[in-house]
Amino acid sequence: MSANSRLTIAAHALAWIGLYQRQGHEVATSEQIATSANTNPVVIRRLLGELRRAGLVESRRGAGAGWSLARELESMTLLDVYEAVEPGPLFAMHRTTPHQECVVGHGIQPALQNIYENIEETLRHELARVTLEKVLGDVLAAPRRPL
Amino acid sequence: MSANSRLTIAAHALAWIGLYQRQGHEVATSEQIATSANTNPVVIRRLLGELRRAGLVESRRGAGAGWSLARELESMTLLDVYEAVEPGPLFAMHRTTPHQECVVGHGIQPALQNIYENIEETLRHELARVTLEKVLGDVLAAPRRPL
DNA sequence: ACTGTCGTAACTATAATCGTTACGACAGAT
DNA sequence: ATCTGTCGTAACGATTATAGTTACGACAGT
Repeated sequence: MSANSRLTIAAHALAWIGLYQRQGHEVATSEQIATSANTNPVVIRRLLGELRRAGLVESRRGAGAGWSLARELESMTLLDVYEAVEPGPLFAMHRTTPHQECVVGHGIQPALQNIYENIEETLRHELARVTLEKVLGDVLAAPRRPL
Repeated sequence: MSANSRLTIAAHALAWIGLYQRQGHEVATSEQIATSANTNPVVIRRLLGELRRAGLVESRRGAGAGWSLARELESMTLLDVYEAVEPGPLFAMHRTTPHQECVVGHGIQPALQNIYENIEETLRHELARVTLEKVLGDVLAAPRRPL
């Protein structure tokens, strides 16, 4: 699949900010998060920008600038993140219009559209069941390497 | 999303072959299917090749060559097709390993892996509920254009 | 004014998918 | 035995999405 890691990186960033704030800090910088995720700060800023538009995080500019959560991790789900960072539908239709004079070419798109919508709805439901609070909890529950 | 249309085209091809066989024909050619799907015959042959490896269709070579169903449409589900034509996981991990000295960087992958597996399992379950027989039925049920 | 960070544009790199051309392999028909 | 139509598959280019990188102005607190 066109496996993209946008959801993964976005969840990583949110968990990082959440934990950092619990440790008493006000804001997290894109550079700190990028170091943890092993990527470029601009990639983080771009993704967090989309999360900001969705109302999940806030940003502060100027000196002492950075990112903070706009809501509790409890109230955020993977569905919120998914909708914020994944634009298109899960499955695409034909890139070109099928042959409308053919019975199958004519009926295939409405048929699949309907089926795909139901499947996506189930996917959304599953994503909505996972809060970012749970993600952070699972992260912290991961076994630590032995010394 | 990296919306790809492989599942759509594969379902289109199977529905087309199924209907064609019900009309009394032995085999369907990649060119006929490509005309209906408005794409290139090689694209169809490539996809059907993957469906053949999955045991969903058979191909005949030589004169009078073409494709036929290996099983009834009743016994095929979108999950069979999905597994045949979609290689990777639904959501990808980081492209580079996150910073293991960071608590979040260390725990994020096992946490998400587990969560993603559950979600994919639900998706598979939904895909398995839709037979290709139902797809063809929905296709034929699509409203015809008025004359 | 100085500083650190955001916000964003611009460009390149990488990869997946798709479209296209080409050609050998195959098997039935003549 | 040759002819014919189609598969099987390699090779290449086009398109698109994502990611990485550089650069620089905007901003706000010190």
